[in-house]
Amino acid sequence: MSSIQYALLSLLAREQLSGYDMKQQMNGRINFFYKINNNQLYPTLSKLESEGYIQLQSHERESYRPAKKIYKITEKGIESLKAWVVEPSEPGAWDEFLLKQYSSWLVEPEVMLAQLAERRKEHEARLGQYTAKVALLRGQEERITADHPLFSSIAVIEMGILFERGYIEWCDKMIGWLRENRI
Amino acid sequence: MSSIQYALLSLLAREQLSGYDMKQQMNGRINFFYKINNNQLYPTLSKLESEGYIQLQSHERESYRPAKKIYKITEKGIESLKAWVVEPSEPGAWDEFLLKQYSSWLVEPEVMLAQLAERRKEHEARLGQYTAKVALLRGQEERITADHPLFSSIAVIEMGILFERGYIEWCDKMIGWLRENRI
DNA sequence: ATGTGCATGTAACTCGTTACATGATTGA
DNA sequence: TCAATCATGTAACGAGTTACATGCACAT
Repeated sequence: MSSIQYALLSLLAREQLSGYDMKQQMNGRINFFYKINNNQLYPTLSKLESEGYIQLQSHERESYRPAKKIYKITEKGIESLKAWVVEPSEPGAWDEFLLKQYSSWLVEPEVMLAQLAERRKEHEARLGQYTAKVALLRGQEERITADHPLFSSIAVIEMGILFERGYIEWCDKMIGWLRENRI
Repeated sequence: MSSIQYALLSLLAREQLSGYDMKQQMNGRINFFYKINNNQLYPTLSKLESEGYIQLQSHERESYRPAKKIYKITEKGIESLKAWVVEPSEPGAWDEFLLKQYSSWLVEPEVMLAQLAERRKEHEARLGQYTAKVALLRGQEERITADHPLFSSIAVIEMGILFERGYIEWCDKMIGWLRENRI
């Protein structure tokens, strides 16, 4: 199963929406980070409905337009979303991780805390690897100018380092918020 | 054109390699961040060769194994890589951006500096939007507990904020390195 | 007249993934 | 003996993108 279905469920877990509404929310940045197109959207909605994860709530026909089909998440839908949120996504699957966080309010805080601790450890490890790698590369030449391949190699890893630091910082913040039960 | 071809060119711009070597470098994390599989690799190499971006350097047959085909980048290949590096990638195309940075050593520092200044501005703007969005969401409820959808909405955007800050910090570092012509 | 928004959906395509195939060598 | 490594490559599938189709309302 790909993430798109869960992206849709994560929206419906918050409010009832039509396919069109979901697309608006997703493609209008800031609100959401996952993009979707019609060809994934409508077949996926049909599939989710036929499998009982969502159900048609109303069918508002406004004279001229195609009837607006408002969907609602089912109990089964919520359960499958919760199960997906807690199963670990593999390293590098950034979008998927964010998407899971977006539905983390459905999951018990203790479970999320355990997850976060593990994630934090992983990223701490990666940070260590990157730092070591940079040290290694820097040691190869005494002066590395901008036209040298090593310049770019190091620059890219330095980005990775900043990225990992941000990730770890976020884990710490999140752990604090969960402990205090407020954000 | 997809990024894979450029990923291969970016490796060959540094050293001569066989398809197998490229795959090793790419899939062995830390060294590289882009993954590739055989079905993309070998046809892409053939295509790059037939179009004159790379050329076969040697064909070492080690008795029993299939002959190891070592490729070399051509002048045309380097030129197309350089052109690709300086054309702006769209926001959110994170992998592509990193990949371009990986070949930035081929490009004149002044051009890179101009690029970086623009990128920095974009991310500064995004940071502002996220900050505003968080303030807006926080204002909606006086106390937001961990089981409330807003908890997750805010947490996700807070991640975006840390991410953008990291990006801006990296731009500043990079600008400094380019100005001093050393890293 | 022309374009944009609402609201559904389909067709055709490209991109990427998983799995398979060959075949000798080396290490457990 | 069984799996892993080296080194090339293909087949079949699934995911994702771009473009199209309908059709009325409303603003420029």
